[in-house]
Amino acid sequence: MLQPKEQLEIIRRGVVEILVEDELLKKLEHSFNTNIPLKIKAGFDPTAPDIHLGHTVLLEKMRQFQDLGHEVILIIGDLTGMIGDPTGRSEIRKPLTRDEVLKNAETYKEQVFRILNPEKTQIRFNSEWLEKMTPMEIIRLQARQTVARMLEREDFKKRFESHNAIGIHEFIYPLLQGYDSVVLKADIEIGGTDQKFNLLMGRELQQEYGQRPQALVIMPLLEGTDGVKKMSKSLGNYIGITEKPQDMFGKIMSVSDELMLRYYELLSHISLEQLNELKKGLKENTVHPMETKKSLAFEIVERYHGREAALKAQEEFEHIFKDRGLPDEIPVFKLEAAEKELWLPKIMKLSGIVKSTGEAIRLIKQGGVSVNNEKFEDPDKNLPAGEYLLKVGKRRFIKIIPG
RNA sequence: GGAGAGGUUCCCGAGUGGCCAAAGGGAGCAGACUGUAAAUCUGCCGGCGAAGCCUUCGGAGGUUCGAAUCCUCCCCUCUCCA
Repeated sequence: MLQPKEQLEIIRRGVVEILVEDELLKKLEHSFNTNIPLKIKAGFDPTAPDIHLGHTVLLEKMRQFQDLGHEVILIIGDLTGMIGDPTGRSEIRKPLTRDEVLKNAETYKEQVFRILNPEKTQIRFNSEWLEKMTPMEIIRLQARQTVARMLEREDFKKRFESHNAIGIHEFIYPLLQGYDSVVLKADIEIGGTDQKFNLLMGRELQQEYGQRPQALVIMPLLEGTDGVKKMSKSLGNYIGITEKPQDMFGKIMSVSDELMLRYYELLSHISLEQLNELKKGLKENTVHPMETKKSLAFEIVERYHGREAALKAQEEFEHIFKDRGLPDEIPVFKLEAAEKELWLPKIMKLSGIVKSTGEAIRLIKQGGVSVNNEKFEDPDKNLPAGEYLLKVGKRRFIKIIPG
């Protein structure tokens, strides 16, 4: 086991904030002296079992803890998930069935263990203890915090001031999440900056219940592919770790140069020194941004799909964008009705490559559609029945064959 | 319980009887530019084989030749008072 101070160095990398660092060091020292691993807690929402690169920022940090000899407890917030971390939508979500929860959990495991070490990971559902709480216990828990304290939370404060609805149950969310820490006697909780309030609640509640408060390791939120908003599935700016290698590669390549550096910082395994060199090289124009981005895309695709797939993805990317070629696999659409004339917008809609004929017409008029590598510009012109290769925009391809 | 404000297209937000498929912004998509991009510029941005028709402005009815706009009831949110 590494010396506590060396451990701290590793832990510090990439974090936004550690609360409270002295306490964390003490915990590390205690663990070092007694040979008892620390319990690292992190929570995940049960409704979105598709892990994307944003989640992996946390997971990679957890992995570091595991490598340092500590133990990770992954909480699947199946009960808190019914509330939903307050973000303005104030409905109570439908409870997931037992089966759904278990199914999601399986998916989680499968994905999470691409990063975490299964032997040092516990997966727990918080319904396990939260469901057993009696009304009285819940009331007592609530009595430990005040409305004023709750309104300190950024999200609540904003909504309160701008006269938007705040459901009372939303106040319960941070309390329950904090209570998880009490039940588990967590030593450390890892979370994103958006979780700071909730994580602090865990500290406060642990103290209330006479425990040593957890230290907090707060990680930055990874920006999504748009470079502004945090990566999330609902915003559609995410890169999922189970996405096809080609898609993953393409998405990473389409990120801005600025964001690329951010991704390097938070996702790449290259050392800090290497990273600084990269930055310097980019500034002095001795390093090509596109090549740098390719390396990043390669590293990440390789991590989740292996070296071979990464090589292939890169090849295909270069082929499509540099040589303006075609991908290896083009989806095929079989036409059901064997008509003599084909109206392209209709076909495009039927094949699902666009949502409506209106959209297709628009794209054609704008010069965004090509048939057999030739620009197709008249939406009213029909094609004789036959086999065609359609290209829509830069990266959408489909092959039409008569059925 | 009382008084008032408000719910508009993916999001924010204008619109108070026809000129409204609804300003403006954002997101998105396409084109140009490039180093894959980003930024910028341009165009598009409910659906329909379409100069016409159909479905949209919290919900249900009604007034009117005509309703996002007026009336009635209902649902939801916010503010103040109790």
